Amino acid sequence: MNIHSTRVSRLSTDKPDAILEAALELFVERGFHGTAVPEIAERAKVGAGTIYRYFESKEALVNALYRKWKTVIAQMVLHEFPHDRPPREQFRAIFHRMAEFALAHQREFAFLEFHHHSSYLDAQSKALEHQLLDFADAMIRQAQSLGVLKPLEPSLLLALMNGAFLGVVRAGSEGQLVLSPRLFQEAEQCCWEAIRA
Amino acid sequence: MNIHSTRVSRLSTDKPDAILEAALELFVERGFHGTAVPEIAERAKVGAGTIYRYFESKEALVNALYRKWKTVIAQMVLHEFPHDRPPREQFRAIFHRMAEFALAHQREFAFLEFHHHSSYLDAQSKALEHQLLDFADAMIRQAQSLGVLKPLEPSLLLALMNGAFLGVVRAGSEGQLVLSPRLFQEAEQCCWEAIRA
Amino acid sequence: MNIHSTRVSRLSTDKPDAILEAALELFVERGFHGTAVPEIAERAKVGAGTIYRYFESKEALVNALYRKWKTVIAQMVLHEFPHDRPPREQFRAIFHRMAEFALAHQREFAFLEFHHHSSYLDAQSKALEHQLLDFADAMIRQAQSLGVLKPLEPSLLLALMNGAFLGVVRAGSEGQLVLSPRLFQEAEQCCWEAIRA
Amino acid sequence: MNIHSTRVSRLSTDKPDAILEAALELFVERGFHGTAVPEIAERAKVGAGTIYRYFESKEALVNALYRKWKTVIAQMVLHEFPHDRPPREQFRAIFHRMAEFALAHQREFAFLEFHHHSSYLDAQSKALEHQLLDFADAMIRQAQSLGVLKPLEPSLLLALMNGAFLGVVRAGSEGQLVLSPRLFQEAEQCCWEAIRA
DNA sequence: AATGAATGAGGCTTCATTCAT
DNA sequence: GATGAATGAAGCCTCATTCAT
Repeated sequence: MNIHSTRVSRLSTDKPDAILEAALELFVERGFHGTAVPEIAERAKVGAGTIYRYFESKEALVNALYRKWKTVIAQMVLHEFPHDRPPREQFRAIFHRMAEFALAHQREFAFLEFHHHSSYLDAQSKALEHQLLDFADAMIRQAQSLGVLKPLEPSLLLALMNGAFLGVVRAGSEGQLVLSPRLFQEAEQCCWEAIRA
Repeated sequence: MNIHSTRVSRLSTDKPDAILEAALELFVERGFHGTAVPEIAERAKVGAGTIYRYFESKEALVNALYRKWKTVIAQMVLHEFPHDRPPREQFRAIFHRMAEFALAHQREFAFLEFHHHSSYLDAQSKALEHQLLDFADAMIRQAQSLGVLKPLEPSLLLALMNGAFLGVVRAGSEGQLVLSPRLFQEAEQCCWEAIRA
Repeated sequence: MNIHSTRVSRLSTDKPDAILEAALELFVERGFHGTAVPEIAERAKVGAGTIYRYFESKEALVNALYRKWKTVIAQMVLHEFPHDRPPREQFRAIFHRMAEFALAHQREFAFLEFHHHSSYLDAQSKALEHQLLDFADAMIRQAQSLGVLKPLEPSLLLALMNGAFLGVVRAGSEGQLVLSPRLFQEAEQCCWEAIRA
Repeated sequence: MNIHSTRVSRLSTDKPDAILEAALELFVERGFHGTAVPEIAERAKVGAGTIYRYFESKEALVNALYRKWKTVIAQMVLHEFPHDRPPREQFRAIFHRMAEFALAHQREFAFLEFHHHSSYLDAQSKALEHQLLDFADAMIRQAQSLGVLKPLEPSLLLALMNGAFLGVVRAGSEGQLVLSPRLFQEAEQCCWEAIRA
C-alpha cells in the first residue's frame, strides 16, 4: 500500500469526521434548527444521503457531536488529575486545562455550551454533562471543608466560576477579547479571589 | 370614549402584548427556529394571521421582543444611576438592579441572553446590546484609573462579571440554584473580590 | 346567503372530499406506494400542504378512504336485509346489492379489493373487513343446515362466490366485459348453481 | 470442468436466481414500490450493485420475474393438453394443473395475480398474460358450440372461473382455507356446475 | 465479476405567510 | 380589525442507481 492509496483510504475514513466538522461549524453559526441537513452535506463535501449512512438522523448527529467533544473535554480535565495537591493548585489545574481546550477548540467549546439543555439531546448526552459538574462540586465541597473557600452554597460558587470562564471564552469568540494563555492566567487569579475564603 | 370602546380598545391593545408574551415563552423553550408561528398564535389565543398585522415577519417579531426587553433592562440599570458615588457602591448598584430584573423576569433575561448574537437579530437590535456594555466598560475604566480595580484589560473584567452573573441566573433557571436577593448579594461580594485591586 | 356564496361554501367543504376522490383514483391506478402525495394534491386541485389539514399522513388518508367506502358497501348490503326470506332469495339480494355498488362505484370497488391486506391499513380498517365476511359466512351455514347448499366448507363456498364476483368486476374494469345489471343477473345464476346442493 | 470450477460456476449461476427469489418474496410481501432494491440484495445475499449486473433496472427485474413464472404456469397448463377429450375432462385438466401450480408455488401465483396490470409491466409481459386467457376463451367457445356450456358471453364464464379459482387461492394464502388437492377437486366441481349448460 | 459506499433526485411533511371571509 | 384555511417552498430523509475498488 503506497502513499497514494493510504491517502485515498484516509479520505474515505474521514467522511464521518468531515460531516461532524461541518455540522459543528454550522450548529455554532446558526443553531440546530437553523441548520439544514443539505447545508451540512455541502460544507462537508458529501452527498446529502451520505450523512444518513453514518448518522441515523439529524438528531443523532448532534448527539454524536455533543458526546464526542464532551468526552474529550472531560478527559482533558480529569486525566491524571492532581488529587493530592492543595485546592489552590487543583483549581489552577482545572482552569488551565479547560483554558487549553477552549483555546485549541473554540468552536467546539461554544458548541458544547450553546447546546447544553436542548430538547434534542438525549438522556445519554445529558448524563455526560454531569460528569464534570459533579467532579467540580466535589472539589468545592472538599476545599470548603478545609476552610479554603467561602462557606457559600457550592452550587453558587460553581455557577460563578463556570459562568466567568464561559464569559471569557464568549468574549473571545465575539472578538471583544483576544484569548491567550496569559489572559486565562489572569482570569484564573480573579476567579480564585472570587471564591477563596 | 364609552365603556364598550374602552374594552375594545383594551383588547386590541393587548393583542400585540399577548403575542410578544407567547413568543417569548416559546422562543425560550424551543428557540427561534424551533418555534412555529402558528404555535405562537395559539398560545397567544389569536389567529395566525393576526400576528402579521402587528409584526411584519417572524424575524421582525423576535427583534421587537429583543428590543423591548433590552430597553427595559437598560433603563432599569441606568435610570438615576448614582454617578457620584464610589465605584464599590456603583458596582453594587448595577449588580443589584440586574438581579432585580433577573428575579422578576427570568424568562425575559434568558431570552435576551440566548439570542445575543443570532443571525436573525438586525443591526438595530445588536446596537442596543452595546448600550449597557459600553456603560459598564466606562465604569471599569474609571474605577481602574482610581486604582480600585485590578489593572487588567477592561474587557476581561467585564467578561468575567457578565459571565459570572449570567452563570448564576442560568443555574437558577436550570434548577441547580434557588435564586433570591440574598443569593445575589453573596454573588455580588464574590464578584467584587474577583476584580478589586 | 345566495346561490353564489352557497357554491363557494360547498367548494370549501368539498376539499377533503376532493382529496379523497383524487387519492382513490391514483391509488387504483398506481397503488399506494406508487402514488406521490403531491400528485394527489395536484389532481385534487389543492396545495400539497392542504392534505395535511385533513389527514394526518398519507397512511391516515388511505385508511380514511378505505373505511369510508367499506362502510358504504356494508350498509348497502346489510340495510333492511330480508332475513326472513328463503336462501335463494337472500343470495340474490346480496349479489344484486353488491352488483349495484360495483356498477355505481367501479373504482371504489377496485380500491377496496386491491388494498385488502395491505400493511398500511390499521387494525380498525381491517376490522371493518370482517363485517361482511362474517355475515356471509353465517348465511352460508344457515343455508347448509337447511340442506339448500352443498355440504362443503363454508369458507370454500364463500371464497368461490367472492372470487367469482370479483372476477366479473375485474373483467369489467379491464375492458374484457361490459358490466350491466343483466350481466350480473346471469353471473348470479351461475354462482348459485355452483354452490346449491 | 473440475469440482472447484463447478462450484464457482454454480454459485455464479445461482446469483440471478437468488435475486429473483428474493425479489419475489419481497414483492409479494410489500409490493413493488414498497420494496427497496438494497433490501432485495440483502435477502439475496448479494451486493446491491450485483443486481444491476443481471437486471437493467428494478423494473426490468419485475418484468423478468413476471415472465419467468407466467411462462412456467402457461407451460404447465398447456403441455400435452388433451385436445381430443371431451370438455368436461379438459376443464378438469386445466383446473387440476393450475391447482397443482398454485399448491406448489403459492407465492409465485400470488405474485402473478397481484401484478397483473401494473404500470411497471412492459408490453411483452402483458402479452404473455393473454396466452392462457386466449386458450381458455377458445375452449369455452368450442364447448359452447357443443352445447355443453351455458350460452352466455365467453368472457363472463371465463371471468367467473378465473375469479373463483383465484378466490380459493387467496383464501388459502390469507389463512381462511387450507389448500389441498381435495379442496381443489371440490372447487372444480362447483365451478363446473356454475357454467355447464 | 462483485461489492457496497456514495450520490442526488424525489418523497413525505412542516410551516411562514397570504387572503378571502 | 381578526381569522384560520390554504398555499408552496423548503426541510428531513429514502432509495434506485453508479462507480471506484
